[in-house]
Amino acid sequence: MDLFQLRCFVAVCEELHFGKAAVRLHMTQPPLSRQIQLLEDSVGARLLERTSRSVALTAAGTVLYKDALKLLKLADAAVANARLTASGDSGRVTVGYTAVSGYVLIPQLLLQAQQALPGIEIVLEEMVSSQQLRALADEALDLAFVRPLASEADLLYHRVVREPMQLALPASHALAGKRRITLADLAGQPLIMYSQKEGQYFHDKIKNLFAATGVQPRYVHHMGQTHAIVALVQAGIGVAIVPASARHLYFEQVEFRDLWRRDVVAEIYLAWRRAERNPAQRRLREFILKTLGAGSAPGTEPEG
Amino acid sequence: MDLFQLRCFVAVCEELHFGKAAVRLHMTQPPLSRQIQLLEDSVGARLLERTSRSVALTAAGTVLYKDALKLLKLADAAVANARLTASGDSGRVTVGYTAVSGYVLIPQLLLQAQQALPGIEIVLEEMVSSQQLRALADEALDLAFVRPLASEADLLYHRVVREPMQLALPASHALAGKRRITLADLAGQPLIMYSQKEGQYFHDKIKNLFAATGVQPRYVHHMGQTHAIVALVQAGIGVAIVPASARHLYFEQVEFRDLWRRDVVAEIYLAWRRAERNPAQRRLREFILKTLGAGSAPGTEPEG
DNA sequence: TTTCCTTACGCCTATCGTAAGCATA
DNA sequence: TATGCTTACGATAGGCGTAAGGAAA
Repeated sequence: MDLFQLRCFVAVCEELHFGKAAVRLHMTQPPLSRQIQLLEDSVGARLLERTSRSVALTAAGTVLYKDALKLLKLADAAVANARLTASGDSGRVTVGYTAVSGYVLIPQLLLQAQQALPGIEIVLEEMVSSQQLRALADEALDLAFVRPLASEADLLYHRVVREPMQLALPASHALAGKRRITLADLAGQPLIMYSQKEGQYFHDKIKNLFAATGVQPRYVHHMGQTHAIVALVQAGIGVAIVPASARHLYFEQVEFRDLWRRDVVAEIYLAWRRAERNPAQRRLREFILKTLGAGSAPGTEPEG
Repeated sequence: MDLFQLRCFVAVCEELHFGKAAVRLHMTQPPLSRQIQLLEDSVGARLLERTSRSVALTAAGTVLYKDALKLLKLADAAVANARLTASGDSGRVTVGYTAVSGYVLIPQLLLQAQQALPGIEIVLEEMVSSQQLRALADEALDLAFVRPLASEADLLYHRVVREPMQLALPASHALAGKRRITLADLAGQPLIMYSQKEGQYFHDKIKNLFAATGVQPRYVHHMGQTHAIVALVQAGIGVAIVPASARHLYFEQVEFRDLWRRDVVAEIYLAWRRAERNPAQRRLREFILKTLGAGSAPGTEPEG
């Protein structure tokens, strides 16, 4: 059995006339008759009862006609689906993001993406940067919004966010009344710190910052994620240095203050495998980079 | 696109090796490669990413593979369905029956048929014989259990039931105490009669019976169906002559008595179109005739 | 050097179209 | 006699298999 034979059969079923069906199929009657005979042979049953004056469906023909319609429809849909997938107009992309980028960046961006690329299903997975990079390598993620960290895998990066880091302190804190706060003011202060493992990027950044300036705060906790740290700040446990977007957490009893240092910035990179095969990923990535503007040049390694 | 190309594609998808897939398809690698290329051309997208060391599905290929599986499965099912239908092992048969044959004959028979021919869906339609014959001609019925009546359509018949007709009389009736009742006893008695139109067969039979014997009962009602007539008998309105199977109606206040005449019989015939095209109808008909035994020889016209 | 997918090429099969056959209204 | 499905037949195109090519490990 053959899709062409089914197309022939459907045409004859609908015309109930070999001549007209042949015209519709852009062929002559004799080969059409032959195709029907071949189909009947392969099915092993007569499908059309024909006299020289009339063509009628047998019971088997009626049953096969219904199935043939489904089959041809499915065949067309299969080709269309494959084409859409190849063009990137359809498909699924799994996107990783860190909790803090989920406050503002991800929701706005992906809302726009869903509208612009309606055929693409975007699956979100929240995890810290190091997990994301591993997941990218394992193909568990197709795109990742990560802090710049070294990775074993062969990845490409593009910076999409660059924001200052700010001091988060309890509204009741002594420094809260001070007009301008500098790093030196933090000497001896209880500072809630990112953990080495889960919050590696911020941990290293803050540690280096204090090492460079010689100021020594008092590290009182080590947490992986920004929202947990700001929650401790609100509880009055200490101050913290966090990316400015942490303001979007809306902790009422927390004040955010500038550090007046242009080099203390937090960055988010979009990362993906160099050997990417999913056209939908390319489409979504191109959309994201276009939407976020030419924030910086692409590179194989983050500046980190 | 072609089912053969899809079969080739599925084989390669599952083996991820052109050589092994070719073996599975009983062909050599080069034409298999060519089939895949043809499929890719007709889809307009690369489906398999191949190097000389590995074969991998692209995103479009993954999507098409799933659809191809469905398609091939549906294609096989379509052929199987058509074959089952052609053989009569599958299909739908619409069967007409008269109310009175529904008391005993139809339930037993069709229960057995359902078990013996599980693939055949039997749709029952209750109507009087004349309606059934018209419905047969219009192809609204495939089989009919009818009283023998002339019909315009080109039908075949086979007698399946031959039962005596009996006198139904109220238990309180004067004749109920009589040991042996003859037709002569019915002279002047109120007799509930079948109507000319709906109960034509019994109407004519009973009318002819009294005309031949010269006995003249008093016709007090004309009803189409046996159960309505026996209900009037139970109410004491009169007596009636009905087929013996009317006993199965279980009216408590009605007695059934033999007429002692072997020529007063009611017959039911199985009827079907001579030019029948539905193999399931043939299967069911053959089962019915076999099950009911060689009750009588088949004929084109009822003995009437 | 081996593996294995692709390209090249000749043979053969299969399908098309034209033409003739044949049954029915 | 006309309509319309089927059979017959020759030309052609497409697909198979064999053999050679080429890229990667």
